Amino acid sequence: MDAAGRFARYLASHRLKMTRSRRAILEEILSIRGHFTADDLLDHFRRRGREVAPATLYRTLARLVEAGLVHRIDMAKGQARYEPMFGRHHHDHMICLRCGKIIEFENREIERIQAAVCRRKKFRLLEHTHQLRGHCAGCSRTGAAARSAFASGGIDVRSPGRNPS
Amino acid sequence: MDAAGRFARYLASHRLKMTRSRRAILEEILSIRGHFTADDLLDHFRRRGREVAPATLYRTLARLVEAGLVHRIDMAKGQARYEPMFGRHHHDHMICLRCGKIIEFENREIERIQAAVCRRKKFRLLEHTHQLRGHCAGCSRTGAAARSAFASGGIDVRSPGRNPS
DNA sequence: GAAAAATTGATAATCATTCTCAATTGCGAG
DNA sequence: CTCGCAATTGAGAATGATTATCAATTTTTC
Repeated sequence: MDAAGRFARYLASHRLKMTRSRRAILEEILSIRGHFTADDLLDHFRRRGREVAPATLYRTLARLVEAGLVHRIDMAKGQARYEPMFGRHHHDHMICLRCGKIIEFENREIERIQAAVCRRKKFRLLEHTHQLRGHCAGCSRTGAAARSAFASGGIDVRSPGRNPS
Repeated sequence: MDAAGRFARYLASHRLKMTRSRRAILEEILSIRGHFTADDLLDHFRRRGREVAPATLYRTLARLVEAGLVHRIDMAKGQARYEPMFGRHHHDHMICLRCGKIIEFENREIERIQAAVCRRKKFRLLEHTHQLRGHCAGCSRTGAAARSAFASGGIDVRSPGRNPS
């Protein structure tokens, strides 16, 4: 069954309605190739004139996640990323701390060991996050660049020597 | 070298000073057995009369993390958790979605495969997060309890049938 | 088509964390 | 010990992504 059909089924089984906004959001996501943020979508709609209120978008994203059609990637700080999961199997992510690029990886062996660990501790696994953060091939080659889109913006920790006081 | 010594060394090498607040915070953390939040510490100090400003605590935690003496666990939502890392080796976490308990696990095999995956993609790994979320042994036994300390508090998604309109 | 139920959007609220900046403290040099 | 500069602190404001409110609107049902 296609994505729209699955969403419709999910909605019906929860006594929810297929509205214009929900349809538009799903369609927009279907047309996206990679990862996106809530803000990305908001911008898309704003530019196309067909504005969708933030509250509505967030609500719909939550339902899509619950329906298993979209996956949310919680970043350590800043906005969450989302990615369509239509007909894809589970995978985890490497995140470049310089350019923000997200690289997917999947490894059955890790998943298997992970399940075994849970069994051993009698832990009922419902979901997991496995994020590898560092520098992607391109960014570790160049010295220091492409920092703009993903500045760390840590706490007020000015390095000594350039204190303006 | 002990924790205080290591912190002193870290501070010195960064032209930072060992102040009363920093000493107090480190000591307090040393006396804690498990995981804690910034708020836990703030409360401790408030109760003991020796108040420390939130900004100062957050700044010091950041330095302790940078010094490798403390580890921060970024939760999907809500406050971050911290844990002392004095003389401990790396481990990851299972988080109970019902009672909030954090169970540690470590698995060299997973780490090894993880490193191999990075090598294959030419990704320079700097840090990682591997969180398994689900129900701990105790919570999966009982039907539904201990939900108070860790309520999910999701978005405005009222189940149909109890809409007050 | 009317009533019932769910949805939307504008707006305010959350809330952990970070920023600002003036007042204070730590510490090496003299 | 005392200066003086750089680092630190604290009070309070700011941030910013997300969530809550609630009246107005749309969908579905009868």
